[in-house]
Amino acid sequence: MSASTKLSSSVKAICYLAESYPNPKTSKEIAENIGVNSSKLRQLLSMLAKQNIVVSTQGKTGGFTLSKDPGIIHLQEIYCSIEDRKAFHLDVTRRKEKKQDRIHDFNNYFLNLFSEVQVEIEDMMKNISIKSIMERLSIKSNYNENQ
Amino acid sequence: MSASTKLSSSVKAICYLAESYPNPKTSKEIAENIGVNSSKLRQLLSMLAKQNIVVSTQGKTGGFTLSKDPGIIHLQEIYCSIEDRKAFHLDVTRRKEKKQDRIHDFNNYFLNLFSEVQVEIEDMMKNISIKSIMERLSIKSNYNENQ
DNA sequence: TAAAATGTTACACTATCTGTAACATTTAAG
DNA sequence: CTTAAATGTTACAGATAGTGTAACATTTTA
Repeated sequence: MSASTKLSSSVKAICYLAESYPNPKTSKEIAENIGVNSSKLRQLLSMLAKQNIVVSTQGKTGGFTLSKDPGIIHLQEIYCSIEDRKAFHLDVTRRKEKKQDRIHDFNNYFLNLFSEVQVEIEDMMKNISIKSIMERLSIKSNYNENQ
Repeated sequence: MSASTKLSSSVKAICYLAESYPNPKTSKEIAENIGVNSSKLRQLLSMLAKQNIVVSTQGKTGGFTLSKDPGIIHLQEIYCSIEDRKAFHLDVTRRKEKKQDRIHDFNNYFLNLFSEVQVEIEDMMKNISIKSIMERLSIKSNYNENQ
């Protein structure tokens, strides 16, 4: 699953849970509503549960419920929950030897550049809340009214 | 070829041409110097030639030469030369009907978001010149001294 | 104890990426 | 004018990654 697909699927699911709060919804219900496979969706929701964005309950009457105010859930938080990159722990060990491998210097340069880009993207995502997305798409949240 | 690989290979080649200016270099020479396949490199250089960043001459004594000041060549310019995306001509045709396809609204939202991210990345790249990269990596340019 | 949910793994299918080769075209030198 | 050597372009097999689905263990309520 590509990062963008994971992110958009997660957001769709979270918005659906905010809308149907406080009723728990099964992965099957959510999957049908947002048009993705329920098994893949469970993988995402499982990770979101570990970061306390949603709560999952197993068993016969189980399902998923939103456990955080849509106003304070941001895209970057979701992204980090579902994407297991090493959070910019890039290999930037300075090599003292200045030998003939310019190619290595280039690669280091681009690794640094791409990590800066990554930081920039995450900064953008920090400024986008689930609430703002729901307002933009005219989806009513039932979270605040019911907590 | 991924976008990042194409970009870094192009930059390596251009730096090499700036360093060895005004001598034309064959794709084989450049490829060996920067560690990529000469055929793939010709594809990149061919596109850079169409944007007048390098000049290619065919024939027995042919090769590639830099044709633009490293100080005014920016990463975004290179990126656009080798990446044939439609430059943000995304399908943002506003649909008047507001029918039940919320999924479509979500997808439109993310298309817009990702294109904003793309713009942000390109803005970063506009601020990085080949000259600055060469200085950072201690590679001496022979372009200005010889034009 | 059984039913129904999550949690996790596996897998075939597809698509994309990667490296390489092949060959047509162009052009300068002999 | 012929040949050698370069670019320009296309094609392709192998490797890698993405996609959709299924299967099954685990958990928990009725």
